[in-house]
Formats: sequence, structure tokens, C-alpha cells
Amino acid sequence: MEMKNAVTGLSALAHEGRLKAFRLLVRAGHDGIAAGELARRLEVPPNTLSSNLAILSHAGLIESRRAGKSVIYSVQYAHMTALLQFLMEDCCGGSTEICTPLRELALACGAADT
Amino acid sequence: MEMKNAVTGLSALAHEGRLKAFRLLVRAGHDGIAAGELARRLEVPPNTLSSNLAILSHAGLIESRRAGKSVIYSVQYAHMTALLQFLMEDCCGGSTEICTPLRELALACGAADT
DNA sequence: TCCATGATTCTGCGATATTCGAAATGAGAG
DNA sequence: CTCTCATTTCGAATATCGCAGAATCATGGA
Repeated sequence: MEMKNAVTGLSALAHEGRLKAFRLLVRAGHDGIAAGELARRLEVPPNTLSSNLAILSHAGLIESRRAGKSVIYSVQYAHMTALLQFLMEDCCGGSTEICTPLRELALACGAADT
Repeated sequence: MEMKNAVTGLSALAHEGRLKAFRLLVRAGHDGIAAGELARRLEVPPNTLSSNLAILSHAGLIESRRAGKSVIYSVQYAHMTALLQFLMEDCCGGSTEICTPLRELALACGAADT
């Protein structure tokens, strides 16, 4: 991940409406959510949501596929991971203990129900 | 971490100059870096950097302490971790395997030299 | 006290972002 | 083909951000 890609991704997420949409999509997993249903759940006009989804999509954070009359959006988890990695990658330069909390939350993430 | 705090933090990081400054500070660890030296390393005017550091500081991502005539900035790792956690926390709602890469990079982070 | 140094605040203007009504596009049904 | 639903694109008003020159504040030394 390069600096400019990271800035683009962070800019895309640095907006309440887009961040809410992104988090809904994160929860939805690979199945994704249709643009119209997303607009209904977030209570925003379809055209406003559409431009915001375009920004997230241009940043590489989400992707879209057409299913009949609907367009389904879903998260590009690889890109999301790369962005998080970019923010984390130098965190051990200072002292190792700094990123221990990060390790713990990541471990808890994959083992939420064990 | 609430939504608005997250948006504030992401907005603060969604700027090339601020992101570069933040990453330098992340590498510097708890010792931090003086504002003047940061401005020299980043090759930006001191007043421009100062306002950008104020934005990062207001977002809770960094803190400052005075040391003689210099002001030392350093990362607030707890807040940084909280922000990353906010982005990760729902990633297992869909399927567990999604966040496996996140676990791996977090594990590698704390064990870079093993 | 007076000066030098480091850092911040003030200020103004140009650039960019956000929003949503209206119009256009794409896709299936009859 | 036409109608309708779902979504996107256009356009223009409004708001916000980013930058750097100049002035101001804070600290330490002579």
C-alpha cells in the first residue's frame, strides 16, 4: 500500500455517511447489500448514497456487481486489510509492547465465539 | 469508540502531510519528536505543520509536552488502537475467515524478528 | 530587562467536498 | 416497443479545507 492509496482510503472512510455504509457492508460479508436497501437502511437519498458508494469504490474499499435490477455492493476485504496493515506496519519500531493491544484485539476478532 | 470520534480520527489521517507526520511519530515511539525537527524532516513550513499537528492532537491521535523551548509530540497509542479496533470490530459478522489476514498481520507485528 | 529561538495563532483567498433535484441510463416485465 | 423500477450522472449552490505570510506567545540565556 502506498501513501496516496492510504490517503484515498482514509478520506473515503472519513465521512459519517460513508463510514456507516462501509460498516454495514463489513457486517454483511461477501453477500453484500443492494444500493437501494442500503439507502433505505441509512435513510439517505439514493443519489447521495450512490455518489458516496462511488467514492468508496474508487478508493478500492468496496466493489459492485449487478443482480437483475439491483446493484450489490460488498467489501473488498483484501484492500481493507492492506489499509489496516499500512497503519500498523511501523508500530513496532519504537517498542514491541506498543502493539500488543493490537495483537490481542485481532486475536479476539477471529475467536469471538470460542 | 463512537462513530464521530472515528470520523474525526480518520479525517485527521486522511491528509498526506498529516499521515506522514503521524507515521514518523509512530516510528519514534514514546520519545516523540519535536515540532521543529518534524517540520525540518517533512520539509513543510512550521506554521502549516503546527496546524496539522493541532488537528491530529484534537482528534486524540497524538499528544504534546513541552521540553524547554521545544514541544515534543508523540502518539497516543491507546487511541490509535481504539480507532483500528473500531474498523475491525464487525469484521467477523459475515464469516470468520474474512479477518484471518488481520489476525496474521497483527501476530506478525508483535513478532517481527522471530 | 532585552534578545534570540521555537512554536502557535490570525487572516485571507483559492481549492475542494457535500448535497440533492432533475434528467439520463440500464434491465427486466408485459 | 413501452412501461416501470433501480441506480447513476449532471449541475449548481453551499460549506469546508488547506496553505502560508505576518503577528503573537512562550522559554531560556546574557
